[in-house]
Amino acid sequence: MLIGALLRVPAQAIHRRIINELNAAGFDDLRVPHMAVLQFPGPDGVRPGVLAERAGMSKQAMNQLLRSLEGLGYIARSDSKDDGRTRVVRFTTRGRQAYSKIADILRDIEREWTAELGPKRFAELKALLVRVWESPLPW
Amino acid sequence: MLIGALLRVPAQAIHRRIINELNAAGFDDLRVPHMAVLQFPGPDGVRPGVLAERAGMSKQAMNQLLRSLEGLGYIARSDSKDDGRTRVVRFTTRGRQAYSKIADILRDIEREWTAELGPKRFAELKALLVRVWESPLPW
DNA sequence: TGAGACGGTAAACTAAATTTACTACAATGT
DNA sequence: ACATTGTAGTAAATTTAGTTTACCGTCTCA
Repeated sequence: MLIGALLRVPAQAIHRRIINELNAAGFDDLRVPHMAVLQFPGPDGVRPGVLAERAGMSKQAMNQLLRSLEGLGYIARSDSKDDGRTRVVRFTTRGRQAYSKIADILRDIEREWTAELGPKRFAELKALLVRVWESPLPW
Repeated sequence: MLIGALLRVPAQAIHRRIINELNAAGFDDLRVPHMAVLQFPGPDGVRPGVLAERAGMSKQAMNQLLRSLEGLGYIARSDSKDDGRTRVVRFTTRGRQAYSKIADILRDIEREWTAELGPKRFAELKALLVRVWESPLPW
């Protein structure tokens, strides 16, 4: 089994579960593409262009998502003070609630994995993934 | 750092790298959506409906991808012998080459991660991910 | 042997992305 | 000071990708 599938399959499963539980928790106007915005570390205080780069999509595509999320009342785009070109994305209360719900779901998942692997092995798994994260590998 | 991002970010990076290197290696007519078909464990000998379920998409969407890949010469769809309803996807030579190239790229990535983490820790990481894979967790 | 289920396919529609093009502002250089 | 170049964001038009709806042929089993 190669590392690609080993990472992809659980990552996808987590992604779907987040969307489902978010919808079930009353945030039922959030769709799959919106997740590109809500992904860690979240859009609060960040400029649209940076969000686009993080999500690996064009600024225009990100802008459509932001407009949609703004219309749904999850975020607001405000002008920046010091630089007239830039704007900053801010969570509304509802947006913050949704983001916080995602963290809840992820903590549930972590609890389940801990129960399955045992606390020590789960900690080890996370530690290794953090090492990869912090390494200078090409990504 | 929660498990969602720790899995998602490297998985996405690997995905992009596979597409880029595949394109650079001469398979430049393969696009992002085609990857849903080429994902482990590959489509060879598998029915369209099963591939759709694996990829988490409708049978119709999968069918469009298969038609596209058939037009590009990567796969063929042949009638099944025993069941007149079913068809089976088969790699062409070119398809097998592409699939094998993906495995090459993944092995390169594994080598890099091994160099970064050390062979022991990389083996440990994979072993833990396999444990998650084989566990009865809801995914 | 006929009703219903299954597997696959296609057309039409919807959703979501990119391409192209533009505006506003900032930074730089002369 | 002002023209030039670059940056950030946005929007319209287009392309791409996916779902919904509908259908046909084949299998199963009562």
